[in-house]
Amino acid sequence: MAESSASHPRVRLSKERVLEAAVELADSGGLESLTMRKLADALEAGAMSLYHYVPNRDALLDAIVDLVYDEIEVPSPDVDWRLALRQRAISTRAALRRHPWALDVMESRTQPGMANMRLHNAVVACLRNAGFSIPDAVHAYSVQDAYIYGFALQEKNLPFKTSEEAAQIGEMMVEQFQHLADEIPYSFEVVATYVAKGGYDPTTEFEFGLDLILAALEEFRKRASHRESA
Amino acid sequence: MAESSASHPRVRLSKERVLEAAVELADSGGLESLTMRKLADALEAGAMSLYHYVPNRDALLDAIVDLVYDEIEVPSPDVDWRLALRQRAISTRAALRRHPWALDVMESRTQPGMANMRLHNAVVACLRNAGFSIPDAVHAYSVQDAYIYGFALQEKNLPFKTSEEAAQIGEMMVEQFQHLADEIPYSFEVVATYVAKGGYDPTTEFEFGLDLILAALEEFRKRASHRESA
DNA sequence: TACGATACTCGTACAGTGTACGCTTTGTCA
DNA sequence: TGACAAAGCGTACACTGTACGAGTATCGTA
Repeated sequence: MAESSASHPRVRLSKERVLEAAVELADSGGLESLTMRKLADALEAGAMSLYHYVPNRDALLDAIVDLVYDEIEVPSPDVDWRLALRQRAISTRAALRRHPWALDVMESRTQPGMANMRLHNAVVACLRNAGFSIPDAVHAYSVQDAYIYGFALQEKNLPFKTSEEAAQIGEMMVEQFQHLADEIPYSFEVVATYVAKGGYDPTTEFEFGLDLILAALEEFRKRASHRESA
Repeated sequence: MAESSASHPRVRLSKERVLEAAVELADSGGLESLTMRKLADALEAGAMSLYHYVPNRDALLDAIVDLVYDEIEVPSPDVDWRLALRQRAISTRAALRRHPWALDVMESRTQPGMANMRLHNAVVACLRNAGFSIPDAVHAYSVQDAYIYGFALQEKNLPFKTSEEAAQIGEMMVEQFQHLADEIPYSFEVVATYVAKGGYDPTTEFEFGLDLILAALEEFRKRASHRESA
């Protein structure tokens, strides 16, 4: 009975446990709820104990961001490059939906982690093996990443996660912004006749853009290899 | 003589002055250097005086983000939609390069400002007038914005701004990551043979992806209008 | 000119943050 | 058992946003 009280930490601390708890805390309450003291509380430890496993808060953030990168499926070199990269894009979006705070941290990161670098390497490998030249591989990589992270950024700020929720919020927005219907008629029309009717689905939206870009890159690749063989 | 001392604020405070100073502070030192006390110091005022012009720090951030939106060229309805939207994309990137902190704030914003909404409206107008249906206009809008903001996000984190700086940093990275050459050969190759040689230019990169997407959207639009007339 | 109201300015205080410093406890091996 | 390192953490400090309320300047009206 008294044994089960929290007078002493039941389990030894460890870097893994610290990072894991940090991710959980950030997942549930956002980045601003991930303070050293709250993290220590969650681990039933003193705040300063954390500094035996992590040099400072910034390094902690870098570390948990790399854990998120580690959740992303590395593209397989054995299938068509479009399929492989489509899958890693979807996997990236999924990871960022699970851990929306990760995007904020990426902006202020200092050193890329190992999982991050491994993923980057695998994507470039995929493109190079598909026949992209080095400059073209960089171009192709850049468009895709910009799109994926940009979409995640927008999605993170949406007040809804599904098309049903979107419809609900859309209806509320129509009422709230009624007085602006004349000033921003096109935006208003989109919300009133499309979003509020359940037309907006984040996943559909994401895959539309993704497939548009992948198809355009495939066209580009074909043209480039023709030029080369001429 | 004594008149010119700072014992009293020389100019009255005003919302405009507060916001302007806030933008300057964030531009020069990043978001974390934009504290209420430092902002007040810059204005030679007491910290609490600011709260007569802005309800709290969050609202201040919302307000200066809308100032950034206001710097973005609204797409002209009088030219080809691709040209108009290309220009607004370039203008958006330029604004975000001038004010890199704006991206961070957009993530935590609460209410969209007027400049933001006007821009949104103008872009949708552009697409609708070019013949995009409402769902297609939303798709087209979504891809472009995701790309633009995603690119800006990546660019903000790069430790360089031009291809010359990129080459310098690239050389340093080659040395620093020599020990990883076997583990991430493809990434390493890109840095060693491309970035370090001055091949990477952010503007070229941005416009490659932008034009790829705009061309793909134009193809999409054509196909959609064919289907419609059939 | 005088008065009352209103707008503006800000000093103080408080709760919360990251973390430097140094002490105490625990674990390990000779 | 003694010695030493690793792990844990209490206290303190500088810095944050901002609530509260007291001051001052300005202005409209009588």
